[in-house]
Amino acid sequence: MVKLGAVRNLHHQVIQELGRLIVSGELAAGKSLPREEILAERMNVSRTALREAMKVLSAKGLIESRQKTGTRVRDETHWNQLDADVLAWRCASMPTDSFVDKLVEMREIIEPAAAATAARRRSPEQLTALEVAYEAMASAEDLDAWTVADLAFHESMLKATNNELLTSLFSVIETALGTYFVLSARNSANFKNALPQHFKVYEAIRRKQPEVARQAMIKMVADSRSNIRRQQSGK
Amino acid sequence: MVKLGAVRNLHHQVIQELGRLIVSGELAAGKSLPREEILAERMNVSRTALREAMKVLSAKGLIESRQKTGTRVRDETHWNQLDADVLAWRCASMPTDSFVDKLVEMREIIEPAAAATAARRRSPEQLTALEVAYEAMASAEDLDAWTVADLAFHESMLKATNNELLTSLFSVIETALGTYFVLSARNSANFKNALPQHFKVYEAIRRKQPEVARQAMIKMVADSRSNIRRQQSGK
DNA sequence: ATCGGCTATTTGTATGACAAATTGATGCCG
DNA sequence: CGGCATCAATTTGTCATACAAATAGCCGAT
Repeated sequence: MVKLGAVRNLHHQVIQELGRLIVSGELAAGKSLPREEILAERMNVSRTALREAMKVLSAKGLIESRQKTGTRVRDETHWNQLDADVLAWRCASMPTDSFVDKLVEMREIIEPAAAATAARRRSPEQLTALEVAYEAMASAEDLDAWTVADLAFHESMLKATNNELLTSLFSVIETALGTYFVLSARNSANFKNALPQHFKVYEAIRRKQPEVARQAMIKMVADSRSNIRRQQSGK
Repeated sequence: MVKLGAVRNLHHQVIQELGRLIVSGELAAGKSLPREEILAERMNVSRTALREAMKVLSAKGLIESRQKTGTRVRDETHWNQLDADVLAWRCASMPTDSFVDKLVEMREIIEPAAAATAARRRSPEQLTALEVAYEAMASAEDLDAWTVADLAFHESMLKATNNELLTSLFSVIETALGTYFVLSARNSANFKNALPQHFKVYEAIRRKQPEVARQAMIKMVADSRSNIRRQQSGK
């Protein structure tokens, strides 16, 4: 089966394929994988390429290899849940409601705090980046352009905190927004509904008003949560 | 925590060695690594083992390989800053004050929210785990025992949120506490100073009082921040 | 029944060969 | 002289094979 988008190289393909299988639960936790020679043959790659992929999956906490025993799928508690790939794999199949809730919960914790911190510490350049993203949202003419600009806005905000640990959480925010774009009922008429809220956040960060920024962001996430809820119950 | 000194296997060693070199800055960003054949020889491993290690470092965002061009160290903004290994490597050399500040900032954002969420959603079993950890802290007779129990307390709290994304942030909390243990001036007389604060958090989670738990945790982290500050300025 | 060593199995490592990509040079042509 | 296509050299990507190291489980001795 050919993946969408460019196929970088073989071991990357293997990573994606095995990763998806494991995270989706098709390869249950605790279960042993076939031994490398067999698995390699079954996937039509050399043992070398397979192993390079397995080392990466191992680093993500998905599997565990030991001599003589073989390779087993590890329990979910050991997965690097914040890894961008793992998040993507969890969303590959239609994400469960409970996972969406957890993503929103992460936004509720991270983004208001990030907005406040950004308001305190943003540099002029970082403010400009935020402004550019906002303008792109304002002038977006279709849903795709909006989506790209929206992601850029939230990433710029995280970067403006000047805390790279916080910035690395963008993978979570990105995934959360991604599922939101899929789930929320939006069309050409209303996809810009959230624009005023973004302006308030931007404005508070511009004026260096941490608490205003926090409150504005709390409201933005709360609204997006209620939108999702409406969608979930209606489904 | 990874066994200190224990050599699991070759590629693991290579991962650690190269990872440390890159994160510490000894291998500057943008710089090209020697080509695989040379680098493998220089590290006394086969190209196979080296490549398995490089795939992992690549997955952590530290390096990037392309045919003909070779392998280059990526910019810090691309690193998986939340990866346990990357965090450990950043602390391997004496962590800078600014990094310690960022770690504390992460605690300030994550832990109060986690305490509140845990108070809302903890199961009886999760509460028991928290209680066990607290009792271990209370009965700790030396600094080592306290350290282990303290980590267990914070991990149990994160698990009690029933949000695995939040739980995965334990790698950050663990690193933050680790640097705190190193930095703060504690000895056999005062290492239990924080016990009452932990009790308040535990008690609030037991009674399912989210806001009380949040406030207690805010205070705990604030105190630990001021302890660190005192240490930093005195140094 | 317990202990200790043996063996079979599986991952770990090494080596050598070739494929694929792509940069930079080379040389042709306008 | 400049622009373009072509080609060669270099580096990572992939494959195949062989052997080393670890160890779970068996087997035999006590």
